[in-house]
Amino acid sequence: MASSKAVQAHLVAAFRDECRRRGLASTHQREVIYRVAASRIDHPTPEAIYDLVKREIPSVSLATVYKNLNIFLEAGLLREVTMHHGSLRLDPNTHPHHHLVCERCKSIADLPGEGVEPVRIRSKLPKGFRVERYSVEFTGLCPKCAQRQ
Amino acid sequence: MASSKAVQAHLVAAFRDECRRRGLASTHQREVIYRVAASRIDHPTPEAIYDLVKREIPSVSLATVYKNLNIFLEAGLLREVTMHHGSLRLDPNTHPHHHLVCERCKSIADLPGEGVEPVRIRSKLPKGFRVERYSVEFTGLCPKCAQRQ
DNA sequence: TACTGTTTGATAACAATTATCCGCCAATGT
DNA sequence: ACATTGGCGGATAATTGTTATCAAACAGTA
Repeated sequence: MASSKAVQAHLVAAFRDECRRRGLASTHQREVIYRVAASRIDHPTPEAIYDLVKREIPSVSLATVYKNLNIFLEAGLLREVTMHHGSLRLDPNTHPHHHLVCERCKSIADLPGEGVEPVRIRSKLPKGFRVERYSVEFTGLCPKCAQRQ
Repeated sequence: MASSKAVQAHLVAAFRDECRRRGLASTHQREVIYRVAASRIDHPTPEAIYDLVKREIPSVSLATVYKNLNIFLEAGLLREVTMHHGSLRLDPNTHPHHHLVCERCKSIADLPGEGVEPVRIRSKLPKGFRVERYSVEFTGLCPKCAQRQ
């Protein structure tokens, strides 16, 4: 198993390449923000990343963190856990079902629970996690957006 | 197939019962907000619901819509599409994988892509939807929160 | 009908995110 | 190495989504 440092070194190298490829300046702030975000497995918020980056660069601005995180998202170096963090989205269907999410227009369509064969878990879950329900999120392009592509 | 009106009538009746059961006053605003939210399959935002309710009750306040939607969420009459709508959550893992989400503390843990057998779709997808990837979201209680229960 | 605890509507407050603007720095060419 | 320049960072205002506050109006009950 690769050590955490080796993994980070690899990631940072890949990051530098990606910057060059995209014509992005590789600044100290940008590198630290990326390294911090990429090394976290707890799906941090921008604020959390800001706090961590501040330990290395006390003068860093929250706006810089946001700007760079958005750049990384566009570049595909990071993903957002959900495309719907901007605003509450309501679902009147309280029965098990799944979602088709358009990554362009953010629309959400339903797939009934029976539309997907029961999901089977192979590996062990983290010790002690109690699953109450699950749903599959299919991400892609809705008919309208796929057509306009 | 039941007509939309019949479905709505049924939902509204169930809604009245639920209000009585919970000691909630059944006001006109509350009923309309519920009916509008429950009849939508497009997973609307509070703003969208507000706009729709205003057609029936022009004097309705946005705050009233929010307050009632939160009441409905607590009562389990509606669900939120994602538990992470408050703030952006970043994911450095750009490979296929799944999430274990704690509904109490909102923490997110990963399950590697191989941890789940490939998901099989039974029914037809909406004509023209182009799936690019999928991930399973397991919702429940993380070890810490399960213990504290 | 009168009473009491909710609910509503208007709006202030708050939180998350984005825009603006200016001084500065990284990348490129010389 | 040096100068040039377009992008970048920092401070902060503005915007957006949501919640808190509070007086007036209303629903549920006697």
